[in-house]
Amino acid sequence: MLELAVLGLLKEQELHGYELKKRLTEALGPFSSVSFGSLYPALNRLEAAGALRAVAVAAEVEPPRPTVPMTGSIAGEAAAFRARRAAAASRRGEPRSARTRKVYAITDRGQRLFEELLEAETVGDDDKAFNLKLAFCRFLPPDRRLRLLERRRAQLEDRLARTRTSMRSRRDRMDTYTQSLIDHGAEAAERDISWLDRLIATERQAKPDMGGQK
Amino acid sequence: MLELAVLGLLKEQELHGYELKKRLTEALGPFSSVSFGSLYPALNRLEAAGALRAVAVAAEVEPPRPTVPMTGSIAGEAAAFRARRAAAASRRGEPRSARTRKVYAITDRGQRLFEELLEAETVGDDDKAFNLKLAFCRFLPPDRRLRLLERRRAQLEDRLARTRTSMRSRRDRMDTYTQSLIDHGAEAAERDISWLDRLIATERQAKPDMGGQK
DNA sequence: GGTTACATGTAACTAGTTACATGATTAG
DNA sequence: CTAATCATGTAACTAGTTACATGTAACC
Repeated sequence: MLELAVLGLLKEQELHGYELKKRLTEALGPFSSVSFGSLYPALNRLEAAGALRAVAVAAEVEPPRPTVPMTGSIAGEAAAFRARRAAAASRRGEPRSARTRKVYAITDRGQRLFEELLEAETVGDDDKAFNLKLAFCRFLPPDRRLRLLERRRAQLEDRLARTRTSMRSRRDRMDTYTQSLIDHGAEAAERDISWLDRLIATERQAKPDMGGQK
Repeated sequence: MLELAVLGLLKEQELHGYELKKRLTEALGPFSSVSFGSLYPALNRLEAAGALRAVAVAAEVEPPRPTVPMTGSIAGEAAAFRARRAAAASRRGEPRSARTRKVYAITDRGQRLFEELLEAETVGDDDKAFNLKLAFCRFLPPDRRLRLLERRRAQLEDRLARTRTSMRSRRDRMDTYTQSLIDHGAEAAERDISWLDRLIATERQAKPDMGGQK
């Protein structure tokens, strides 16, 4: 799941590990933050698998003006950094200082892996996994996005059905706390489902060519 | 977390591993079921730690107590013996039922461990952990149970506050899917909190001696 | 006599965690 | 000069998973 998040963030912008961690922490909430101990190995794995490439290891120390002057929509952060460093260096009259940071970019292979991961069956926690997928589903073509939503809906529906079944046969054997827990869980699942229904409806409306026949 | 669930179930009844797995699966829902591959090692760990003891290894057939009670602490030899005996009995068409199963009971040490685990800071997934704790909180004295509920409430409140803060500063930079996800998550958290408030109120009402003064 | 359910376990893997080690850069 | 922050990484651990290995008992 971490790899999906990394690829998703790098789709929008080249970043180095430390920065990536900050983004992940703010994106996934301060809860469930990733640690460096898992992030760096993940980056190395992805690089080894050809999904990422290290686009620069140290800052490219100034002067050889790039022929293409990065008017870019990307590069904001990198540019800011370079500017800051340049300013500082210039203040001190220093020549430079090669930083030890490794900026990663996603490759074509990484793009494919990203889509695979978005549509892959979940290994661990389904709920967390779905949230993460939804946060990046804007990169998916509309029909696949719809499939993602519908698969999640079916999953919740299934869970709810099982819960209700086991409730019928065992309600009396449960203590009040467990009963309340399960009731509350069922309610939450119902709300999740109708939330998904709204998302699905919006999706179909935005792309109505898909619906209709057969 | 698995250990908490095992101890909780064994508080009510002595059980062997296979049965324990069935109970766990039905208790925690068919979702998030445990596998034998984690259950048996967990039982062995708990036994080694003195939290459980194997109360019987085969069904209590066999009245003729062996005068020499198999010197061995080595269970392997005993098991082999039992297996041989069972095989022989089965061959003779005896009414047997000498199974090779290991029935566990919780010890005093296990009781203490159980309470510790119920009140311990969570390591992994907070939400799942709380659900599990709530399912067993009937074994806790009222004041500690109340503390469990209030700690959870504070946690959710904190999460909600952070979410709102980051929403204010970044809402515009999020795509619609992420916005919807976060809004929905915040709503769910609010509902969780008011559900907890109801539980807390019930708790105080049932035991009002605690409330009131200092 | 063969399939299914009961029963216990091990090995290799997964996907993370915390704690540690190391060093460069920035700010007071 | 020193502390904080930036930056990358490794080692050992956690808490599970799947797949495999092994064997018994029940049923038809």
